[in-house]
Amino acid sequence: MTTSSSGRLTTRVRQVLADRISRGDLRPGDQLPTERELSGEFGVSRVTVRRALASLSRDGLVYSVQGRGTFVAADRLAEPPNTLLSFHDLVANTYVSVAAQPLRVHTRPATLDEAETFGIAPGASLFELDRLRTLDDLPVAIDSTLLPLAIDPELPDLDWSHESLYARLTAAGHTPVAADYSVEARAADIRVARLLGTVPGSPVLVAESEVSDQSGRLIVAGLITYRGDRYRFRSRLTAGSAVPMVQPSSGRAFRSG
Amino acid sequence: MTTSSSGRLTTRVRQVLADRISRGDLRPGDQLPTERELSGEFGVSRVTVRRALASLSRDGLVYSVQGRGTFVAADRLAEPPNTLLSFHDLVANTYVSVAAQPLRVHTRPATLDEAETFGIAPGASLFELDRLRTLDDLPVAIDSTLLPLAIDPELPDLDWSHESLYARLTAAGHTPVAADYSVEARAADIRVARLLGTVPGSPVLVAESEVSDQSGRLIVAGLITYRGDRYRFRSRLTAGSAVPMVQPSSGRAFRSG
DNA sequence: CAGTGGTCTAGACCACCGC
DNA sequence: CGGTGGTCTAGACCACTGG
Repeated sequence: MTTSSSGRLTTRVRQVLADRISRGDLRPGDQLPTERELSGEFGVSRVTVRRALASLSRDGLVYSVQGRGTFVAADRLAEPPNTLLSFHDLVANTYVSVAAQPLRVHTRPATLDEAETFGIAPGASLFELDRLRTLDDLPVAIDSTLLPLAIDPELPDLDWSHESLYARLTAAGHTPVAADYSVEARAADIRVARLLGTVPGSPVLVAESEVSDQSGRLIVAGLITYRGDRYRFRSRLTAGSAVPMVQPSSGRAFRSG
Repeated sequence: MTTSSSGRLTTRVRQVLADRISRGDLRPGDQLPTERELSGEFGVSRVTVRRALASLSRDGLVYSVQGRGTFVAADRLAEPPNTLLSFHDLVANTYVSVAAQPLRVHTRPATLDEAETFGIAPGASLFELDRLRTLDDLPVAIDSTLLPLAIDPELPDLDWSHESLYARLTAAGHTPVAADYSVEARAADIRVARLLGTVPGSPVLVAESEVSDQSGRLIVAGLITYRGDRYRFRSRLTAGSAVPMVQPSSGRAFRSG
């Protein structure tokens, strides 16, 4: 996996420093002890200290300047980065009631394009799931999801008003680790307007996602249509880490409806 | 030791491996040589090899499994990650003509909220820049930007039909490194519709951004209104890297118009 | 069991900063 | 100049995988 943070000593050093920052012992702009000092204080090697600092730097809590030192960043950078969350996790702590009303739950054979996209045989079974998402009983989004049935053959038999797709995927050994997301503004058509409780022509946010597991395999394609006045998409962009690879990237958009 | 001018060793190793992948010597699913083999092949320590592999892993070109080995990821994960680009850079290679028509270029004192947001004194000068963005002479977006004049006092004197704001910021020692982005769907009002050449009520994508430099200081706040049918926002989400910090994050939205 | 990646150490030299 | 972070080394042990 990535270098993120596992490993006891590095994690511990990171934790202690993060605590000092969040408790205010270290304030934005303050200089941290030098790497060699921290090395002595924690009784670990300098390499370990550097791993902890690198982790904090990636998350924007600190930044280093060669020849000067390491400093606490302004808290603006300390907000959570881009995170891939299920719809449920995204809103679970914010709203009183999160519910899903299944609109369509069925299985059908994959088209040629879909087979190529998912890396499965043409005609292999795809599971298709459409749900109406509500928060506090207000309709917020229409969630349409498509994935190979082989990933978890029991999917069609579950109660989709309560089941979490991401939890099922993880349990099946396919942990969602990355998603390519695109959003655009459209006008609601009659069906969408009726489901979302608004009028045709009103603005909706259409988000298309392609979710991959750790091996890079595409496991879920989704199309979510949000009521424009009830959802806002947030993201954190970072300056490119100088990736000198040029990739054709084979643009494919197999679900434009 | 090192043959001819050595770039960093880690970079060199990364580069060679990335080349093998992009040239097809190593294909998705293939196992890379072990870290110890690579260490010998390149004549560098295993730690250095691991840094190179970690870098490739962060960019999604490879992934490692403890006890098994390191493998080339499916190319889906090899697409460019979330990147912070100026509008100009974003589209420069795609369209024939990229142009900006200044709508408003002026300086005004900061309100109390704005002063707090930017970390400047109330009443300090803010530079405000509104531009109409066109691609191949078609209006695509209205770009409204706000930043402290102190960052570059020459800003008001420049020719904003050709000048690049990001380039100026970088030259002034404030490199944009991260941005918090939010997008939502709205209906165009009369002014927006007229500028974008559409009708009132048609869907537009409104993107709010807050850009920070390396020290975490907020340097630019932007509000871009795109024609819904001429823009799509793309992002790449990744599974949370376990950031155990909880931050109040003082939600402030000082420009909701 | 042997082989893999994951973590860690103690020490070295380099590049850069500010005095 | 002395002190900082940036890079690198050679070797060690651990945790996990697979036959």
